[in-house]
Amino acid sequence: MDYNFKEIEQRWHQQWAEQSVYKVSNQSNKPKYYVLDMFPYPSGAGLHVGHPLGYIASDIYSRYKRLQGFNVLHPMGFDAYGLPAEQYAIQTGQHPAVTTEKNIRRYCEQLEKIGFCYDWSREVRTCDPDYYHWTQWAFCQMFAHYYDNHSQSARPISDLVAHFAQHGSEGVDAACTEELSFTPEAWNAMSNTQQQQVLMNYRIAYLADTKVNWCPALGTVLANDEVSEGLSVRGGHPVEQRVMRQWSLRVSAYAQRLLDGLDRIDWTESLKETQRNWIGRSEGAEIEFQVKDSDKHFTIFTTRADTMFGVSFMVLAPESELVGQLTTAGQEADVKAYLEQTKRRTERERIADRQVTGVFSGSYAVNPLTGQDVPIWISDYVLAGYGTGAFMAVPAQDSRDYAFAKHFNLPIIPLIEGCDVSEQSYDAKEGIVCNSPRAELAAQCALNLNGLTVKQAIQATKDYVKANGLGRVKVNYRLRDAIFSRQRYWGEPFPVYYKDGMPYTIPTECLPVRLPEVTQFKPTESGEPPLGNATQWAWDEQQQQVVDNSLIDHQTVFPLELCTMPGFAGSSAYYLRYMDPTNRQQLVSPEANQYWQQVDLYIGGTEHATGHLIYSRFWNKFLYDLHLICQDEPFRKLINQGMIQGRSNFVYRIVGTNTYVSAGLKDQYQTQPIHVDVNIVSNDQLDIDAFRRWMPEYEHAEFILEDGKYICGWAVEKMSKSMFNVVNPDDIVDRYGADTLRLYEMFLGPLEQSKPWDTNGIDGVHRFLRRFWALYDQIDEGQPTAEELKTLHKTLKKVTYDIEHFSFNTSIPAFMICQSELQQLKCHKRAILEPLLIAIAPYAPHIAEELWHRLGHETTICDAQWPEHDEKYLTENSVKYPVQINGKMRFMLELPATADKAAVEAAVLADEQTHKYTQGQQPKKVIVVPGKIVNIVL
RNA sequence: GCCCGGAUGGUGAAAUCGGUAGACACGAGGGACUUAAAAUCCCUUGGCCUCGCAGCUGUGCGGGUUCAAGUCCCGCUCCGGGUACCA
Repeated sequence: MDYNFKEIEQRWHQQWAEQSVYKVSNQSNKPKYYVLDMFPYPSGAGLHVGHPLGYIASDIYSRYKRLQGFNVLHPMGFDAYGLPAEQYAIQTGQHPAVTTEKNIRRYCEQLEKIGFCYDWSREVRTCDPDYYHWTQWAFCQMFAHYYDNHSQSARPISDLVAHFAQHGSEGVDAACTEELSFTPEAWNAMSNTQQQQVLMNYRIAYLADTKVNWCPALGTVLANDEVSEGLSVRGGHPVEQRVMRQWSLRVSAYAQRLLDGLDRIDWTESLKETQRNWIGRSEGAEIEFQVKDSDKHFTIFTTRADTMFGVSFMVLAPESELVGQLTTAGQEADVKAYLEQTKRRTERERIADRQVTGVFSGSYAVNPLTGQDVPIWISDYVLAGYGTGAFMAVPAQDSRDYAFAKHFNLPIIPLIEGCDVSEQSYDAKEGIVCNSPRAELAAQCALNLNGLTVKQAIQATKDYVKANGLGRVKVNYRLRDAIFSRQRYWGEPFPVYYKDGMPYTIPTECLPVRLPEVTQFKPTESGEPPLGNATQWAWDEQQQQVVDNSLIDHQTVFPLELCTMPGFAGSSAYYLRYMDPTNRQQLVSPEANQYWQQVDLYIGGTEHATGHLIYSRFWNKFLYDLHLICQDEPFRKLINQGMIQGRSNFVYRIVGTNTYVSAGLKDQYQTQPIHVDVNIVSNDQLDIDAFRRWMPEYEHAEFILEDGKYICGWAVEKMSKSMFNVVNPDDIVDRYGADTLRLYEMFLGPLEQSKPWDTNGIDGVHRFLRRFWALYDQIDEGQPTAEELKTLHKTLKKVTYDIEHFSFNTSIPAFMICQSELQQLKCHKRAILEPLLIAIAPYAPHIAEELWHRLGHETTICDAQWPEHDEKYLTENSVKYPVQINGKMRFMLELPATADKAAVEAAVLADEQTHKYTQGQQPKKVIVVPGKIVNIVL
């Protein structure tokens, strides 16, 4: 019987669908398990062979868990909003919804072919109004809540309103944009609009003037994680800094909880580390500096409070409000010129050339510890957005301050015993403190740090500063609030309208606010976002519905927000929606959430480490604060699959000719490598006829062969169309079948490792499946022998271990060895082959299902029971002794575990290998460590 | 610069607790079957030396611990990823 994979796979896809084999219920007395893939953005290029890597891994795990008796939720959906569809729309006029729908259908077809066990009845799409209903709803909740630092939780903004009315700002400890101070009388005297302005300072979703990454080419703002080295991640366009009024999410309020939560989840250490760095907690002190001959003062943040005695200048960010206040008349012209100059330099230029630039403000600060004057400078190496936008510079102990001091010839005072600062600063936070204060100042300083370690000195200074009212201990985070507005069409519309210049959210019972139709997808002529082109985009407050723009009167009908939400909005809570995808009343019902709890296993790429995986955790914690969900972390365990890189092939054209020379001979000629489509190359051998047909220019190509073959060169590059190295999984499925593709992708190497796609080994995997198939040709009902049982249970043990540890790559050799051993034993026994079939089912579900039915089963193999291995077939009752002659390790000898010292010694001396090595010499001594080693001394 | 990974044959890799390194697969070479090819099956395949047996050597480099190190410790080199004027 031939292994006709095409027929088998087609038949089972159909059967599985007809019988809803993969449909999952929220009611079950089985324990639950939730396996999730990062849902894809459906791009026009379709899936390439790299996409399914993680999907196959999660599919294997899902099927395994189901066989183990779990009720497994394994859904799939689409992150359907995004830039490419919109840009395509601008170019062609094709509505992004149409393009997206088409791409999704293509993705589904491709996924279907690979045989995943997704419950498609739970599919979500972020662009579906029934889905973004809940994205908008969550936004409304964020608008209606603030973050209370004291209780470390989100609370209704109405609580804050009540507090203001009674106590003013006194006693409020809330995450905010700026610290406000007012009395209850002042609050009560404010107009509604004024009060709204105050509340905006506290809302978790808030509107504020923010310095944003503006990308002129894309016509939109981008989040920090969407920008890399001054260029947009999508498209690589330059990005500049601009101040704009934007929606933001107060992610920074959750910084500490996002950090603490990492200790309670099972993620890789490197991914947690990436998030820790991104959150960037730093403990330090805020210290007040008085401005000399003035009543002005300002605050700086430092992690090196111990270096107060080495401060030789202060630096302000050019954007700081203090610049205007502290610039003296004499320096005004210079400062103005400098500000102009820095404004012109883009972030990219600042990073690229990293020149030392700055200007003196004319003012001096007074060092609170020494009373000495310290000049105040302005420089763009200070970040306005971090700390207070001002700091004290200690050139001896900080390399950036050092470079600045050298450039402007400012004093450098070494503060660590024995450090040499003649060439460079000493940045390490270790050593014994000196010059703190210097001997000549010691009399007038109340604090003396000399002789302390850096750690002790930091603590001593903090204590002193606190006790004397000079400052406070402070923790700063690098994590910024997420900018949430995008000047795009193809995204979730905000459920927001504007009244007296202030935003109000649309009542949640009126959601979703549907994305309006527009005549064109570009920004308007006046530069408004694309939604400015919509004619039906106004809110009637009384009728509670979207109406025509012409009705806007600012009395009862108001304009709606023109921005849309960013890509991460829809992907931040999708895992919750899968639990209860058709619920129209709630994001997720408490019952469904109570049952599924959280994602048990999440598989996806590392590229989301500082984007989606931060936003999702934030979003989840917010919903948790509102008691809407029962887990405060969304993803219990996370595995990062590696990237599949392309393996490009080259032909070598002899320069100036149409002749191509095989890779082994190319050094004899002057050649030029040319990318060739990897799909016409097999095992690095070029299909010459296909090459001639590939492009007209190669029709008359000539070849210089080696051994009658044309061998191509190769290189590992990114998988992309332009390198002609994209491999489509459909082609692999057509040629070898889905089971081969699944097995081969796992066999390629460890899941978490990046590796090039290389079809060179795929035949071996396919051959294995054919031999495996042949095992089931005749079924023998006889009793298995001990040897056969050992082969089976050894394999079951290995495979179970591998799946639990996500080393799917090493399971496949285990199956291969098992198959080969059974073949040698000529074993076709049902008692062996049936459990083996269940064990391979997660990997190769089609072939397993087919053979399962041929074995006479009526129900799907998915509902079989995972065959646990039984140690009793494996127990060796023996111990392996390393045998050494004169201390040199020679061989391993297997002996009964029960053998005592004398028995071991006798057995070793009787062994023929021992004779080989001792060559008949009588041992002087035999040392036996029971259960460990044997050493024969001659 | 800082943080995190990694380095094993011609190739992808395995070695789960420190115990015969290179499982398994690809590729290569040889053979069987065949008019021939494909398919299938069998043998060889880290290096050196050797007719062979055997021996020596070998997991990026240099040291160390141990009866025993790919695995543990110290010091480097190179490669990959993340991040960066974060005070």
